[in-house]
Amino acid sequence: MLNLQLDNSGVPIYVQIRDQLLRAIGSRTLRPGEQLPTMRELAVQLKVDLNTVRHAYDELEQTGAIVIVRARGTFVAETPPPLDGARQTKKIQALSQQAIALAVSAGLDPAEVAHEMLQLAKRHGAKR
Amino acid sequence: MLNLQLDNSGVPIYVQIRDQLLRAIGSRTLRPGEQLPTMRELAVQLKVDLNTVRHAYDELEQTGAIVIVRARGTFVAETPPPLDGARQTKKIQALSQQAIALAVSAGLDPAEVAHEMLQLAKRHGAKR
DNA sequence: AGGACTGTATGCATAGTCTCATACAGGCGC
DNA sequence: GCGCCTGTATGAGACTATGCATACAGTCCT
Repeated sequence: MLNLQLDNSGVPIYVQIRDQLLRAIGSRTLRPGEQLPTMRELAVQLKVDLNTVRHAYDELEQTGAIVIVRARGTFVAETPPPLDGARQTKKIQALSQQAIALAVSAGLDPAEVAHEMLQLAKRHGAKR
Repeated sequence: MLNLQLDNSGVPIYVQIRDQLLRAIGSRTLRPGEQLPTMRELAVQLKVDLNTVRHAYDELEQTGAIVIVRARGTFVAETPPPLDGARQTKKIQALSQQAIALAVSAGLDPAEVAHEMLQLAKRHGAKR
């Protein structure tokens, strides 16, 4: 079951949903033809309004990433637009720098934070 | 001269400014004590309202990343003094979890982000 | 003192986001 | 047909983001 995460970073909810689904599709966690969660399902799961989810799905359809079929559901498009790996590494670097800035401004050693993250990440991964 | 880039991805402008500055600080493109562009400067450069830049700067100050001095300018915060043991580990854990949440919500592998952080952290140490 | 620069603060208008509530409409299986 | 699932649609209300204009206030330099 697709596990999306929302935060209150100031980024609109529908943008977070849209971008996370895009990545799930790009990384083939969601495969072409596969059915996405129902708008209502996702709305309930994320404790968010149905229209907000719809907004995200609408934009995904406009870019051709998914296909929305009335009364049947939504599905990953057969030929989804590619998401390149270069962008992925860029994101990783960007997020790392952001985390380091947070650590430094909190008076912490970034390396220690990174180590702690690795520990937590292991447990995180072990659950699957 | 700091070169920020805005897009119309749906992410609020002030969030884009805030996060890009945070990354510039994290990557030491902006160094502790260094002056940031004037709010007006940045507003003109980005063709954006003064209040929008202010919004970004305000949030950066609240998190302690920068210091705003009335009538003088804004500066990257000096690294605050490290805290004592117990409190520090707690902070580290909290920040780690936050960073992991950010990574996951960005569709990234937390372990990869942690590794990247270690690399960057090494370079930081080398500069001192 | 005066000018030029800084951040701080308003008010107004417009557009976007989000929630809540309530419906309508099409497909599928019994 | 009927019920249940799907997406589609609308309107009200609250809140936020943004731009534009205009000011105020503190600091620094000459």
